Amino acid sequence: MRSYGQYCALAKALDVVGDRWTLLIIRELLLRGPSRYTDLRNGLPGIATNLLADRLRELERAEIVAREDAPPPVASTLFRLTPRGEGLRPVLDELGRWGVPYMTEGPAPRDEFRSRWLAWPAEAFLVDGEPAQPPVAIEVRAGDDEPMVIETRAGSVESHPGRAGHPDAVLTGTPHAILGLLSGRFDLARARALGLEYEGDPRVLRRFRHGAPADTAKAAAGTSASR
Amino acid sequence: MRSYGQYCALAKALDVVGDRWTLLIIRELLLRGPSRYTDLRNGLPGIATNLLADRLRELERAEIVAREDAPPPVASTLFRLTPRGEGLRPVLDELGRWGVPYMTEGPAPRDEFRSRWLAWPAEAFLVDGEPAQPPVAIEVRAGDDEPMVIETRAGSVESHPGRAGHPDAVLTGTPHAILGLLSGRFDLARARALGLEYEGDPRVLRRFRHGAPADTAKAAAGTSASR
DNA sequence: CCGCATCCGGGGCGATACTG
DNA sequence: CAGTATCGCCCCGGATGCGG
Repeated sequence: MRSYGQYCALAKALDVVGDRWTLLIIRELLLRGPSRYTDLRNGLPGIATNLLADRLRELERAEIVAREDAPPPVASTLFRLTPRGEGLRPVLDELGRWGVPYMTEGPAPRDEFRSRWLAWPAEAFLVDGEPAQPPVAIEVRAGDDEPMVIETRAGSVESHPGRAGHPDAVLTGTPHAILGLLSGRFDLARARALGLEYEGDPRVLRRFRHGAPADTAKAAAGTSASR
Repeated sequence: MRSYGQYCALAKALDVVGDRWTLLIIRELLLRGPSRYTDLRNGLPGIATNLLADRLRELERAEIVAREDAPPPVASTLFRLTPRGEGLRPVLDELGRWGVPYMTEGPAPRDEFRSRWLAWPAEAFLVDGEPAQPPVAIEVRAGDDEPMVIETRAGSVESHPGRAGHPDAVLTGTPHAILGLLSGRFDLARARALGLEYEGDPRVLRRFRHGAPADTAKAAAGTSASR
């Protein structure tokens, strides 16, 4: 991207990650860990393939992304974030938090959705409301044939793709209904009215509460400037 | 801007503020408060005037910026941030913090600089290292004829344009030397070797230390999603 | 199939000139 | 002072091709 030509930390940051699609590519790499080109493309509906290749090259030059050749069993190229790239997590957290109000009305007519995107709000915004109780796991099916597991883990909430062995609850429905229910904007009755199917004990939902975001990453991100 | 078409809070946020120059316009409004068009243009060297007008219109539609006609004495149009726009402060804080390493090598050959940009790193990254002592004020002259005052205030650090009545120290030099000295990367000898002139008691510098950023704005920014 | 490269049309952006 | 008008360019989007 063309530089803003301003001696300002914000402008310098935008010189590097201000291009279109760049921060969304970082999002995918944060959500998925080391990823193949094709998987990135799949998690970024709407991106042109040449643009993805261009951005990955630029991010590699900026030492935000590293390319590694996976070991023989897979024998494919993997893209992963460097520590500098991981340092963008607090930026995406804050920007995503600011964008939450734009989600409450539900998706626009042509909006795409990927279940993996649920992992970010779950881990960034939810905490285990009853840490002393045994852990629970819920399975979420949001329509793209890739179920997600959201579970309490030592007081916090974690999420990963896949099926749960013995889920305490299973949620099936639109992203809008699922997000509304988990965020506490909808109660179960309201979510059901929006088409959500809920199997399991409703009390499981009480385990997932809003909490202060995990700020541990923030303190670590400011170290490079202190001598 | 063209929408990413993804039902994801981060993508929705970038739909609104992801355009080129937009976040830098927010920076200026955060630094200056309500501003006239010409002052914004001056704080954004390199922007095309039609782009500034376009962005201000879009930001007004998005209810991030409000336009108000100033009272008779000035009789000019003012642009100011709405609460929604103010909510972007944590985003800029994190992005700027991430961009700090790109500042340590000094400005690029054609980089522009404005003294007001010093206010952000001063207030976001510095704290008063000796809050029990009487307050101090330093005056900084970074070459654009608009001196800044940086002072301790009840344990924290504040900054505003103008001259100090009785400054405890006066710093004159390049932005690179001043930033390096205040951030602790350079000691006074090193900063002087880079051309910085320092008048006053060097011990005043010890009052300005790195500290945890003021996180009060963060807690307030996440309220709209909790019922 | 994976990881791109090439080509092309359209629009966002940059620079300058001009105006109420 | 606060913009609008104009014009060229390059970034972006979409499609297709292609070597490993």
